[in-house]
Amino acid sequence: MSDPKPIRQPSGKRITIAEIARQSGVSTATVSKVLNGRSDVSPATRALVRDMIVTHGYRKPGVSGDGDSRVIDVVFNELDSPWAVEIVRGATAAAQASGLTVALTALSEAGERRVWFDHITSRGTRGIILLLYELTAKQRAEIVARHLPMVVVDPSTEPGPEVSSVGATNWSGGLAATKHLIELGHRRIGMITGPRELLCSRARLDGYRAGLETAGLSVDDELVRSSDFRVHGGYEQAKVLLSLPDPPTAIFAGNDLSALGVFRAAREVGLHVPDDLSVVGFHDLPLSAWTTPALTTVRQPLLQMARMAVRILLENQDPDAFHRRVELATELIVRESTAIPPAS
Amino acid sequence: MSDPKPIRQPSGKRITIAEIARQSGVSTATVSKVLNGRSDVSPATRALVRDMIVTHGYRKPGVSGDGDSRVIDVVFNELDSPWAVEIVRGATAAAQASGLTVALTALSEAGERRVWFDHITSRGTRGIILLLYELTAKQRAEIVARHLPMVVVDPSTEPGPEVSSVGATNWSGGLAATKHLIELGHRRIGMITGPRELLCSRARLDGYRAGLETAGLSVDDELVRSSDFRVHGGYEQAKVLLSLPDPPTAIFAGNDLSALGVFRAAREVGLHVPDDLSVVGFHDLPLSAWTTPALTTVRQPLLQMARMAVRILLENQDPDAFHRRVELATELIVRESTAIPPAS
DNA sequence: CTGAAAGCGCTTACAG
DNA sequence: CTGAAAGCGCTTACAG
Repeated sequence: MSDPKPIRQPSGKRITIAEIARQSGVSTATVSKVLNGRSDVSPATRALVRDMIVTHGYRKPGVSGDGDSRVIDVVFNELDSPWAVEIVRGATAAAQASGLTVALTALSEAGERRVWFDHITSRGTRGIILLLYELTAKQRAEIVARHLPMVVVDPSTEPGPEVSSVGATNWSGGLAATKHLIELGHRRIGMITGPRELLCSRARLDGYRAGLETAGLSVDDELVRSSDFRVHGGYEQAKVLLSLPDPPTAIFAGNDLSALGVFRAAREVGLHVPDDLSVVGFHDLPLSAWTTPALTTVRQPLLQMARMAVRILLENQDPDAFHRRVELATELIVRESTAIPPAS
Repeated sequence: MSDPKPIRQPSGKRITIAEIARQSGVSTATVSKVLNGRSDVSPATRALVRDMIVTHGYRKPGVSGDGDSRVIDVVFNELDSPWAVEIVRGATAAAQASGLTVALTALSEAGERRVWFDHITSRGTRGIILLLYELTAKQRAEIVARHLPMVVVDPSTEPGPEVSSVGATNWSGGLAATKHLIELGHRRIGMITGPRELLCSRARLDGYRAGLETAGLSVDDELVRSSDFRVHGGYEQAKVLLSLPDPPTAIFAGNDLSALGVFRAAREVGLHVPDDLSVVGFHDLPLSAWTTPALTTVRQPLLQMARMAVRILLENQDPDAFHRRVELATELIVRESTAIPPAS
């Protein structure tokens, strides 16, 4: 067993099983068995060898590495939100423009993550675009070891310096939405946030708070409800807000989907949007221009975010590339769901 | 030089360069040179050997062929319709359950088709799921030559016997929607179809006609408008229908998206849905339960259709497998957008 | 469970 | 331009 070699083979020569064997202190036969998943290897030896293989990024000859893969992996939690769909659309278009294909993986459970990891190990990938998703420290390490470029879109937590990311100016968006409502004359403005642990939820909420405070209005915690970015969640929380003794005259929904839920809640309570209740969303999904009434919302440039993510990915192919943090601008789109508050 | 071997190696053993060399009457060294594009081979020899290589489908060891590819190709026109999104969702889930990844390709132009074809040739694919899409005869032939399993979802034209397909009972769905409206008391029922050239559009239209005729109502061509399955198209055609001297009291929209357009048109004309105008859609997209009012629609089991497509694909791996045609049942979902016609 | 040794498929430096 | 021969990287049947 000698010193571990640097991870990248300096000469560009591929590492061989002979070299792996030498460094692991076993025979080439044993390494070969581990590689082919034979059962006649002791767990300890297997673990040791597998570790060496991963560390060195060993690949069988002929198996093309990540560098010449024509596939970009887009990984998300669930494709059930139009938000994810927009990112996938944008990534597909951008990838195709560069002669690449997007491979889709939905990772709702931890078990699926392992499978996916084995997967990209066996078929190779040019890089990974992660939507919101969190990886374990170990998986992160494995990605770094493999020199896989990775970009996180709308990171759910503050990403480490080793990760590139693309987001949107959520705070400014929240501020703009709130300012708009205040300028219309609203004083009691409710907010339905997304999951509290998500960075974008908190940024939008803080933008909302900043908007109120700038206008000299106090933040009433009773008016801030936390939800899950889904229609039904928005509906439920809106019901709570609207049944308050002193209900809000406007609701800023954390995303367009929850805004739809607010519409429904308003309808059930007999309130008319926007005459009795103003509603602002966040995202500007394709459908939001077509709701009844058309939704006033903060546009998040999802397609451009996806395009940017692909671009950063392809520019980060060099393992020594510096990583990048980008936030694209949001923009308030005023449509029909906001108006001056009802004369009380 | 002996008889050419069958294209598929009968024993499952891969063909070696030694075998290619034997059949070409050259040495293995020469075959290797051809494979690696070395220049020191005479053009005649090169042509002969290359021919042999192609005929036998030779691949270097380690390079995985289509058969062991872990990727399923899903090909569509544009991912801009929620319909396509649902199919992609379903296919992704089903593929993952079988340890496969879905690769996405949007093919709006003929040029992109060529690129995609080169693509799947170089990286291999387990099979192709085509949404609506038409291929040229040449591309079809290439797919057959490569023994690539292919399934068409919602075929746009009557597919040939060599193609497997998954659809839905569009005709029955159209009939059910129309019957529902007639039973509510409607007599003037408009229809906004999708593109006329699409099989599913025509089937839904014919179901509508059958519904009217069964009830002893005549089909008024003035009430049938053709559109593009998009919100804006539905909006435009609804405007036309509603400004007729004798406007319909109900509109059957060819899909949920156009139904949304009808909602908007109704609102602009000052009609209330469902009191003044009943609206039925087709698809039952996730959002359709959340429109205001909630949409009465014909559910097309998109997720199941996708799952079925993946299943057929994997079962058709054997090139001699018989091809399958499946139509899954549709179901009328009554919600809030339909009611008895207004008392004229 | 391990590895020495035989062997397989491919590549390449070199002689002709 | 061709191929015999050496050699490389990997796998596997088998002895221990």
